[in-house]
Amino acid sequence: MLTSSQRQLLRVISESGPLSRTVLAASLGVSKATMSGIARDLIALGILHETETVYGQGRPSILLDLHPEGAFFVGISLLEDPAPMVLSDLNGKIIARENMPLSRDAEVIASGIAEMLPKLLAGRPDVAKKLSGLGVALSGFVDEKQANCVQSTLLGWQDVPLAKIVRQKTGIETFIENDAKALAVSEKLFGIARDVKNFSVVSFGEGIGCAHFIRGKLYRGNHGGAGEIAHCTIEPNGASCRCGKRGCLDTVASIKAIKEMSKAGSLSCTSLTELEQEASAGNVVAIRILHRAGSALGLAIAHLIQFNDPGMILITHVEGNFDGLFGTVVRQAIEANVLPRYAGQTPVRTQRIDGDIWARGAASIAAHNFLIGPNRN
Amino acid sequence: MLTSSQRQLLRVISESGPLSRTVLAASLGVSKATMSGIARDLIALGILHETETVYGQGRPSILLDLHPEGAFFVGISLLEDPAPMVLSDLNGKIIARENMPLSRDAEVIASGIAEMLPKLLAGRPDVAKKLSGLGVALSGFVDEKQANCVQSTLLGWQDVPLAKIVRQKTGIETFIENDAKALAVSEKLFGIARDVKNFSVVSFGEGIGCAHFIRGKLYRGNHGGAGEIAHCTIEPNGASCRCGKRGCLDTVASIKAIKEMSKAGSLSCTSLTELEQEASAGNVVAIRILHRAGSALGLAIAHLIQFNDPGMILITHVEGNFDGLFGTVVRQAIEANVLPRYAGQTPVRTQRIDGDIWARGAASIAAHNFLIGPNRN
DNA sequence: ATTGATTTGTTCATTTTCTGAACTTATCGT
DNA sequence: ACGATAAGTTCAGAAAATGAACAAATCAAT
Repeated sequence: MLTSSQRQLLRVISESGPLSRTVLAASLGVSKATMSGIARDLIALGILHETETVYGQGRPSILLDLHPEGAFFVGISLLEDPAPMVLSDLNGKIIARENMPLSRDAEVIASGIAEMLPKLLAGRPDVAKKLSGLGVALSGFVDEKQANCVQSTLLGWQDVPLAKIVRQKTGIETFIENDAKALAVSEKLFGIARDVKNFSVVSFGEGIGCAHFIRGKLYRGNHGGAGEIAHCTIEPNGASCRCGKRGCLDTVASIKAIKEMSKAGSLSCTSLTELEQEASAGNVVAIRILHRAGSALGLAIAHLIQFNDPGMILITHVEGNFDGLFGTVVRQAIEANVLPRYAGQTPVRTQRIDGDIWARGAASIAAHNFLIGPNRN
Repeated sequence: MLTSSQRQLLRVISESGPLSRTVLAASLGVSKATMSGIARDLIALGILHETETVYGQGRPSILLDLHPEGAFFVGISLLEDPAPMVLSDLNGKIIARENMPLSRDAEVIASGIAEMLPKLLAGRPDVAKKLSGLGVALSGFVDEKQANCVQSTLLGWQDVPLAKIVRQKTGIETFIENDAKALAVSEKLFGIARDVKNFSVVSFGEGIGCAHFIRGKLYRGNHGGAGEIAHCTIEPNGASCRCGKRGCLDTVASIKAIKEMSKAGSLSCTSLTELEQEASAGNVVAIRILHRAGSALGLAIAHLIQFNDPGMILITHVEGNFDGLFGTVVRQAIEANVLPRYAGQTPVRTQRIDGDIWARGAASIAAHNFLIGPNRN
């Protein structure tokens, strides 16, 4: 267990990259003497190490950074079958991967993970020793202790204490998290959002997910439901949604919805990329579908910006790129629906991701608990 | 200046009400010995005092609470002319009030405040000695130091360092804040939201304001614009708004908009109350206007709930009550547009407020800075 | 090359803060 | 009246942070 000043230090380095002891001391508001001690301890623990030496006037400063091999984490994504399972270092680099058959039974999943572990760690005895946590990403609601799945439609779960079950079978400290929230944490720890205090991730895929970071911390909401933009009403009196309402964003802008609309429009497209191709070839139906979906997603994101004024929006997508008609419409709809005074003030970035990224997100939940500590609301 | 443990203690008491030293020790995670010392210091400072004695098995416990007369604050609301100016104690009780003529010149405002101060404090030499801060609430954007008004349409300001100007003229530590955000802080410190960690205040009046508390702290957003729901697009391609967009919530659901719609509908109503009366008498136009406005506001609040999953929504209103057609429609629209799973899970409270409440909100900003410290993001 | 200026990082005695354990105080239940 | 129980205080000692002096490593100017 790390002390609170150690965690503070790790947090600053994780946000700002390598820093010298003197800068860190100023940044944490402690004396150089104290800083010296904290750094010594963390270096002894193998979590921190000295990297570059920076020359200037006076004695050169030695930058301290996370030691990539200071700790390792395992992450599993239960979003697809087979479930990707990765081994990640403290920099979020994936150093090994495996596939695990998915199940809807928590016990079976836990056993599967336990069986797969040796494979993942094969030939890396040093890594096994430093394995410091395991994370699981899933679609659904997770409690604030990141231990229990409160509800998951996809897995058919209700109050499943998955973390405990996995920990029993594997002996490794385990945390679970909602997929979009895990993705946000990994972008904060390892990705593009490292130095952004307030941002939201919107994951655009079969479904639409979203998660917020506020004041440098994941914000889960009062019932763990913060970020559920998929079911905000975007087309009043629109199509009915599986959630029971009508006109949810999910019924218009998810890839699932787009595919369904294509089918209903008698298009033969089976993917967004194909639909984009049809649209650029001038197919009016395809254009209309992409326009409708893009406007809806853009409007929802504009609301997000108006409501929360984040420092960045990160849109992740699984398919194609975000430069086609759909992406353009999304961007336009965002700009058109935020206060003109604010237009362009909130960077909107896009990032293509694959299945392993979800597993890395899961691993980052474990890494976060190791480095920064539990995410107390 | 208070220490961080002292502030922590004050925060807990402000959230949970009077508590015994033993409970506080557990709550702050310090030993009874440490707690004893912190309490002694704060009592000596006159900020804390012993109140009720609670009898149970063993030695009775003595509850500690904020000493109402431990510190006093002045608050001014620049939302109306004349500007209400109040003197508040540590419990948020208004113990004196005055009116001040409003101006658009910051220097004139500051001079006006300085002139009014003696009147407000007349015959209370003890209070004057314990005057610990001054707050100003205004419509517009305020920087995160709560010192400068970045922009205010109402006052015609751009980058006005109001806090500094007022401090120079009065000699009192001064903070400024956006109206809705000030209101949220006062509800957190003194009002109905004391023990709620995450909540949003929606102020329904001539305009519509909103502010979020997240993890027990005011969340200002990356540009101080968090909570700007007034300009979220609620009726795509709706009426054009003074902000430059179309169909903003402000163009449909603010009292200003409602009055304008009444006028356009040839109704003679000059207030929401009158419109409600017309509606209950069966006037179709009145009913339609209230329905449209209520649905819009309800939908926006539903979005808020979906996006941020707050523990409470507090709607404040200036006129009439919230039990008429308008309020009913708002509530229905909220319920109809949140995930059915969540419906009814987020308490929606309403509260009627008057002009002095805005001034008390302003005072609470000063109180917050005194008790809890600056609102670091 | 030498010297002085400059800045980083360490050391250590000292101060500050926090704690555990014993103790006092005040009540309840029998 | 007396033991049980729990709150709050006291105080010596532990733990954590600090200031000041110092050592180390460089640059810049001579």
